[in-house]
Formats: sequence, C-alpha cells, structure tokens
Amino acid sequence: MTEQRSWDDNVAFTLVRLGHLADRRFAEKLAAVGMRPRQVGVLEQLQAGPLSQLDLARALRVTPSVVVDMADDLTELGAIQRVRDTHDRRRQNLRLTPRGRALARRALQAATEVDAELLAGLDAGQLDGLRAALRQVSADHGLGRTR
Amino acid sequence: MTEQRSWDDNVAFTLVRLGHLADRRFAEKLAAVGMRPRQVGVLEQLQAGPLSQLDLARALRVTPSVVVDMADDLTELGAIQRVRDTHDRRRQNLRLTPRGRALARRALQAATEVDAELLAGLDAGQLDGLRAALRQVSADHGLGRTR
DNA sequence: TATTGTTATACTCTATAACTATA
DNA sequence: TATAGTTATAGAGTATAACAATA
Repeated sequence: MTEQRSWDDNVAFTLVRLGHLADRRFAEKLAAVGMRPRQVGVLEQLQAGPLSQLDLARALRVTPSVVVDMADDLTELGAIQRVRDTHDRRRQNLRLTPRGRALARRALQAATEVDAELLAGLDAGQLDGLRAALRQVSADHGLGRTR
Repeated sequence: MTEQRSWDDNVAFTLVRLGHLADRRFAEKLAAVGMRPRQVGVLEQLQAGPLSQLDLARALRVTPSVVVDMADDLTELGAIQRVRDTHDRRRQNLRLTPRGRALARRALQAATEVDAELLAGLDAGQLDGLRAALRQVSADHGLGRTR
C-alpha cells in the first residue's frame, strides 16, 4: 500500500462517496419503474434461479428480516413469487416472475445509463482498467456472481 | 460505453456494493475513536479552513439540517467549534480544533487500513489504474477537493 | 424580501430480539 | 434442540417544511 497523504488518494473513502452518488442516480432512474436500488440486488440474485429467503439474506449480506421486507414489496410489485419448499416446509423459495425478469432488464438498462453519465470522462483504457480492478476487488470479497 | 451483458460489468452497481462494504469496514475502525463515517467528510472539508454551515452543506451535498446535526455531534466531540461570522452574524463558521485535526489524522489512518484490506488482491499497476480512474470520475462530478 | 441556521417531523434502510412453524 | 421465517421495535441517515434571526 503506497503512502497516503490526502483523502483523494484513499480508495475506500472515494468508493463511499462515489457509491452514494451512483446510488442516488440509480434511484432516480429506477423510480420511473417503481423500483428502488436495494430491490435490484434481489432480482440479480434470483436471475440464476430460486433461493430461500435465508440464502438470499446471506448472499446480500443483510439480516433475514430485511429480506422479508424486500420480498413483501417485490411480491406486491409482481416481480417475484414465494413458493413453499416441498421437502422443507419451513423454506420460502423466492423465484422471479416474467414481470420480475422484465424489471431486471429495465434495471440493468437504467444502470447502464448511469454508467454512461458517470464515466463519460474516462477513455477506453481507463474504463477497462476500472472495470477490471472493481471486478477483482468484488471477487476478492465475495460480492460478485457466486453461483 | 461498451455493451453490458451482466451486472458485474456495470460500474455504478458495483460502486454501490463496494461503497457499502467500504463504509461498513470504515465504520468499524472509526468506532474505536468514537466517530462515524459521515463525520469524517466534515473534518476533511474543514481541513482547508473554516466554512459556514450552508457552504458545508453544499460541499457535502446534504440538506442544511443535516449539517446542524453533524455539527452538534462534532462540537460535543470537541472536534470543531462554531464561530459567529463578524461580518454576517447569520453565519456560523465551523473550524477545526486541535482535537479535530488529531481525529482527522486517525480517520485517515483508519481509511488507509481499510484500503490495505480491501485492495490486497491488486497488483501495483491495477492499483494505480484504479486510483487514477476514481480520481478522474470524482473530479468530473465535483466530489474531490474543490478548494 | 432573501438568506442562514434551527427545529419538528417523516421516510428509508438496517439491525436486534422475541416469536411461530417446522425439522 | 436447531432452523426458517416473521413481527415488533429501534437506531442511523437523509429529507421537507415551518420558523427565528439577520441581512
């Protein structure tokens, strides 16, 4: 780790600020479809197949009661369905509906628009480097696609 | 902007997730000094000199009532002082105390530790590229040092 | 009249603890 | 006993609106 003289050299601090900025921009775009940023993480995880609420809580790194809340909202939106597990009736498996898949596509589109606005000042090389570095850090800390 | 097939290629979405992770790690370290992440932004801004609460709100991109709240807490911590502006008695100029400067140093140290843990998997080249790209994006959106 | 700061209030996001039902 | 889900409640963080003091 090289010497850090100023806050601008610190990646963690910068990630927090840029993360907040990206979240706000993302929220504005999603509002047009009636969604909020944290719901998108659920849709993303379920795209690879159904998950129990507890497994989803672990994947998203939130506490189980938060998943209940998000699942309630997404069910009301028609994006997911709760399906009792036949072999373990305690489990509520969450699965995407066709509407959920459509919403996931629109969310990815919104996120892509945010990228375009956020990263307009970078050249192709900088952009590739940024993507590669972020993907590496995400993978190192178990935040990417794990299934 | 290149084609985005998956969420892992999207920078905005990744920034939100990594920003949350960095914020949590940062909060854990700061708790040892009795501080919270959002207070560090105030100390950072004031390091270049005093600011009125409204100017600070603009710099931090939060609503003025939030600054009142943060200033209350930091005053109680002994990190800042409110000084009535002599020429415009409506203004409360916030300035760092020696204790505030010390806390800022410890916060930067904590942030540097988070960096070391977060970025351990990157080689020197990737790290330089990441820093440069983040600095560029921050500057493009008015988030870096502006004074 | 406009600006600076403040208070009251509400909303979102997250967490903990106690509970129900299943295993 | 242990696990999956749920509910009630609380604590941050942020925002809006109404207000007081000052310009």
